Amino acid sequence: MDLKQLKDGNISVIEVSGIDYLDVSKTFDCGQCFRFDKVQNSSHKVEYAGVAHGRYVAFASDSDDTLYIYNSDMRDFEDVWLHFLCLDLDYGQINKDILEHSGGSVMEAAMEYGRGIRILKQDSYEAVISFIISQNNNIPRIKKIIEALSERCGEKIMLPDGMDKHMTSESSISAFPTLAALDELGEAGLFEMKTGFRAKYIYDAVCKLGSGELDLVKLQNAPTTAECIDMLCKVKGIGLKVASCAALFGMAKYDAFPVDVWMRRVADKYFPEDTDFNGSRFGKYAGIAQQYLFYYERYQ
DNA sequence: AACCAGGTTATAA
DNA sequence: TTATAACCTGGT
Repeated sequence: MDLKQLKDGNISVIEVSGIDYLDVSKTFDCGQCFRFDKVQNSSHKVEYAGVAHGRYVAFASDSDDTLYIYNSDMRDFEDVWLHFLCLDLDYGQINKDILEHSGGSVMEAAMEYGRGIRILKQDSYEAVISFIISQNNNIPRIKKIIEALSERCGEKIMLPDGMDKHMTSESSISAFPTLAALDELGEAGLFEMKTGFRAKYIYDAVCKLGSGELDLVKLQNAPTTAECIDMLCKVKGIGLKVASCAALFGMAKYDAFPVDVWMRRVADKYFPEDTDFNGSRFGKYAGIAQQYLFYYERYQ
């Protein structure tokens, strides 16, 4: 991995070369995150822009193994984006491990099709709230709700001059609301934001996080993913699927194995004999395996 | 006009 | 213990 700091007009850009297994389009379009949109860039690069960890950022990749991070300096890269994209993870090794557990199955084709997908490490708190919102809902509406919530009570993010060309249609950019902000908004306020029957679920999560009954540090440090998921399921409105998503996408629990309607179809189609289908057959990176299968079934 | 969307809960058998 | 309806909302 080789780093360079560049300038694009007034915008600071980090160029990362020598990364294997990173496809920005697949990574940001595979449904794991809700605050990034495809942006029309003046150059030929495909670019995804959005907010994560309180920062507005845009990612682009060439057809080769080079990644561009707009509105980032070296320090931001080391502190945030390196970990967000999990660039310190060896996906070659991970893929090998997955194949060893599932060679000869549909996994081989799914891995080839989804090559370059990376599981992001999103903010754990944001992931908990976001995946509660995701239940029995579709992606455009999930994004809309989270966007509206952020507009309503998230902290405004200042953009450097010239960053507007990396923006989507939104006129202003806000961070995901803090726990205090959602607490203040309350269940009624959450309902006003079109969260529907999920309002009371979100508010229960907010209360339990505020009281310490649900503890993000404990979740992150749980000895096993099963224990992490059990703790998450104490919240009303968090079941196995939502808990697994929060664990996988927000806490780097790579053996968490969310089974939604699409994965249910994968199970019925390719693994009908596996009545549990809890991911154990795919090894310690079952969550990443899940994302390959999901992407293969959903977006092929 | 029903039905569905990256589920979960409450209620009933 | 396992099955089925109801749930907010917005789009087809």
